[in-house]
Amino acid sequence: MDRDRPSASDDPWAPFWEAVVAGLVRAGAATGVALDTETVSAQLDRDGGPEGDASFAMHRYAAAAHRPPNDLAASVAAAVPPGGWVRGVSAKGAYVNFLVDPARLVRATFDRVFADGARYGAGAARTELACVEHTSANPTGPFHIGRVRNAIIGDTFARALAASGVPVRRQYYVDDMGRQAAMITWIWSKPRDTWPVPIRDAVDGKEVEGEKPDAHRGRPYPAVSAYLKEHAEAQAEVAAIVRAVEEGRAPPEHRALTQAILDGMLASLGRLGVAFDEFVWESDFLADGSVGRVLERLHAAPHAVREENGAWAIDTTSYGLPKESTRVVVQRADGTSLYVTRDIAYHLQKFARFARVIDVLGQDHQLHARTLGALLAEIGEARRPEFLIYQDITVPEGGRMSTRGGSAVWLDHLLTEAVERALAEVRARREDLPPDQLARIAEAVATGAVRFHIVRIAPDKPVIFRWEDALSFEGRSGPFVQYAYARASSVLRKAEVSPAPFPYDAERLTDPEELALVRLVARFPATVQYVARSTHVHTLAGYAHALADQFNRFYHAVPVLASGAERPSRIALVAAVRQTLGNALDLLGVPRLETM
RNA sequence: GGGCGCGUAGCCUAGUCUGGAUAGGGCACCGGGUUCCUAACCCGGCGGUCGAGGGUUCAAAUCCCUCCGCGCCCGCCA
Repeated sequence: MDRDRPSASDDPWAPFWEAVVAGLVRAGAATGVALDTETVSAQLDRDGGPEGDASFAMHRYAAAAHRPPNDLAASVAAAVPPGGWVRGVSAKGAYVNFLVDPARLVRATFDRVFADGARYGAGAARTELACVEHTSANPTGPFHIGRVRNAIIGDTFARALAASGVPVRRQYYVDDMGRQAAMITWIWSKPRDTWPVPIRDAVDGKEVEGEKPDAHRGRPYPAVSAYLKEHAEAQAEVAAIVRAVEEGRAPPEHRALTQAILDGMLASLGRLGVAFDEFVWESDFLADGSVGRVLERLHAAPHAVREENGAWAIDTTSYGLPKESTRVVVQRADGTSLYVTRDIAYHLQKFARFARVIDVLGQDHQLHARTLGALLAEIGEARRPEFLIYQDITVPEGGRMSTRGGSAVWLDHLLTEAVERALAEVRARREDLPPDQLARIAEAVATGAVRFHIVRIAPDKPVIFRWEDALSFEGRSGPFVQYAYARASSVLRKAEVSPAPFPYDAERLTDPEELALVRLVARFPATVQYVARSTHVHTLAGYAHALADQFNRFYHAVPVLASGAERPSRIALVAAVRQTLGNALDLLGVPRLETM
């Protein structure tokens, strides 16, 4: 457990925790209570509260000691002499509370922050590569915000994992093998004047000059989908394209069309700071023969069954999958492969390259994830991917976003609205700024608000999309954090001091608001490590808000530039907060703003 | 029907893994704050049977059981 926390050199709090644990163990020996380092370390409450920075509950030791817990707490507290990192020890009820020595924490924190700068919070660099695959939306049209939750959670997690010290590759799995992609190729490979009338009607007059390729190429999709339901001959043409892709003789325009739509989608994600290191095309696993090799291993698997019509399936009864889905078909009667089969090939490739493999998936893929695990076991593969599962974004009327049902909220639309509102806000506040700077700030506020709004909720929780919530720039929001950062930046500009390291006198920082701020700044490295190992990316948003919130309180309560002997130390504090806030914003993918 | 997830004030949410001291925030609402470093802010107030019931425990939002409500999945689709 302790190894999950940053080492002493990274975590400013570490020497305090060690001192408290050691103190408790010694006090246990002196008072006849069996306290060993491991259990004390596990049971110590490090969250901090009104009574101290650490607390230890004595109830569970009362019975063995034949003494009331409050008594026990009092004698244990009395047996821990304050000193060094431990400024004070007290008993309250059945709890032993410990206070940190503020000056030591200030020095440990500031020295770390100023030495590490943009790397403050980052863990020791490791060598084992990790792969985070996320988004991987079908390249058939623009993103709606349901899909964007995957991108934001995945990208934030990848950033946090990288900061924790693990080198990360971010992958997008491009599905160019489905019916959906084939439908796009089918319609666009025809001359426009030969399009079926219902499809042409659905598109005509709706296209705008210079529109993004995902919107342009994806526009006929719903109409095509509807048309195919009633036209068998068209269906056959689409099926022929699917088969051609499977057999490695895809129409020449197929990949180019898919790529064009993907480029449009990625441009929107780029505005949110989401980017990828690698794109993996599904059809490549057929072309390079790896799907064929997977099929050979599946045919020889312990629970392989050959259907009467020639299809191959795996009986997964023994893997504890839900009833009625115990027979997984891995190869069709006509010999072609299925999504899950290709996914095995993809994961074998990942295992060959990466020490850790993390897949970010919507809850609708939960069963697929378990099936994949069972099939990997069937072919004798010991490794498994880790899954970061998130719940869907739904609409207030109920249900998931649907393109055809008209309930989808498009990312590009949301961003347009957000920028418009942000521009109005910033214009009202900053008449002094030139238009291009206003626009730049509005873009940062808008994208920051959208990203924060989605990442702030635990991935496990379903989210109901509401415009007024998504476009809020107040309270627990991205702009709130950006604003605190801009404020800190402004103070430092006016202080006209040279860059880090900033001179300070730890003894000069005594105000409760100042010390609360220091405590939070010191908490950042542990927070980064926690997010990297738990995948709870929303914790990062909570941390950033808490730090910004405390900075605002400090800002209102304590003068910085107009102070006397404390001035240099307070400037150093502001600089430390600005650095930490900035690093947290970077991990969240929320743009930093020096002014707003 | 089975599997997975969720249920915390009018609304949104943290805390649940690893049980611990008056359950933290935000929005909305009410009352204050700008001769002073950015008011996208701050201070105060209002608001909670932590879905229901039972169990374990010195102690339960947290662990166990039963039930209720909501969402998703259960294709030779992806």
